Amino acid sequence: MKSAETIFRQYLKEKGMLVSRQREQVLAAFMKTRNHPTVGDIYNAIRKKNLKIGLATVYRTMSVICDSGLAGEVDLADGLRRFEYKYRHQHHHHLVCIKCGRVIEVTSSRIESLQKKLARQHNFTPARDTMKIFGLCRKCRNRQQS
Amino acid sequence: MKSAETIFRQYLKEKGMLVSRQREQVLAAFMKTRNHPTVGDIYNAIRKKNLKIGLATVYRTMSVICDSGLAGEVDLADGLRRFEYKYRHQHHHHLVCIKCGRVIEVTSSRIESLQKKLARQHNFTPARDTMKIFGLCRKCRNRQQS
DNA sequence: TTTAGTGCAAAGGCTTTGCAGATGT
DNA sequence: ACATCTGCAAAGCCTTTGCACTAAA
Repeated sequence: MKSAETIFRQYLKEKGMLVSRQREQVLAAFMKTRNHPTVGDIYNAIRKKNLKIGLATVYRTMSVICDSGLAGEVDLADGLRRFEYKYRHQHHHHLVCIKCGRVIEVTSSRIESLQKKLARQHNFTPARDTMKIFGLCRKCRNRQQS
Repeated sequence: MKSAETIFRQYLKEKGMLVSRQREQVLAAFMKTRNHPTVGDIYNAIRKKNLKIGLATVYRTMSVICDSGLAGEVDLADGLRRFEYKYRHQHHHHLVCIKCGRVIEVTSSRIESLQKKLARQHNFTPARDTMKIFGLCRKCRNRQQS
């Protein structure tokens, strides 16, 4: 199976876009990041390695990576542009800890089918959906009790 | 049953806050607005009536109305602060048309209970949740076919 | 009167854009 | 070589804040 890097290069070629050092670094940094990085997270990760890059480039490149299908935007209700890995990654929902920010990914085919049913009942053609539960993760709940 | 206006006035009194012309106008405008207005929507609605108000006041007042429990913030994934009526209004989810912006509110107790179950399975204590399905409403789907 | 609220404009925070210089092919 | 990309700084947007003035109670 093709690596994300290969897919990305192919995508760039197809679109007549160049494979630049920066684009490869942004993809690499994004793939190494746990959870749901912001543009700033990725920018800082690259900078920490003393690699020179501009913030605008990271913004632009993340858009390209999203267009390529390797990443998708996630909204964690903090007003920041966040991303998640999408390649070979099944559709899922998020449990977001409002204390520590930890995000747990969950899947539920039963919820999926109920969503489809709801849409059908309202003559609505679904394209994408998002479900998030905000609350406290186990660690933060325990910490709060003590 | 108490009107929202009464609730709001009581809330202000309780908190030692004043009942100003602006606060009453913002509440009135918010309650008259269909769907999920932004601060700008409410500001414009008031301005159209030739009532003088500052944008900052609308921002501040909507925060107060949210604190009072009469309104809640909704995130429709467009980066704007949007609100919805919460008083005597049951928990629901949204079908958002990506063409015309129309929002259909739906409820599903089955989804609610699946959400609770998911949280329990992950040792997560839920506080609030949101589910949105983005797609095309009936009108926009038909319009697109023609 | 006295304390809280308002309006304006300035400041903030994140994101996008314009453009000259740098770079991939 | 030549078109695309990058970096910087400026501009854009929405939202929040500081402060002198105004208005509730």
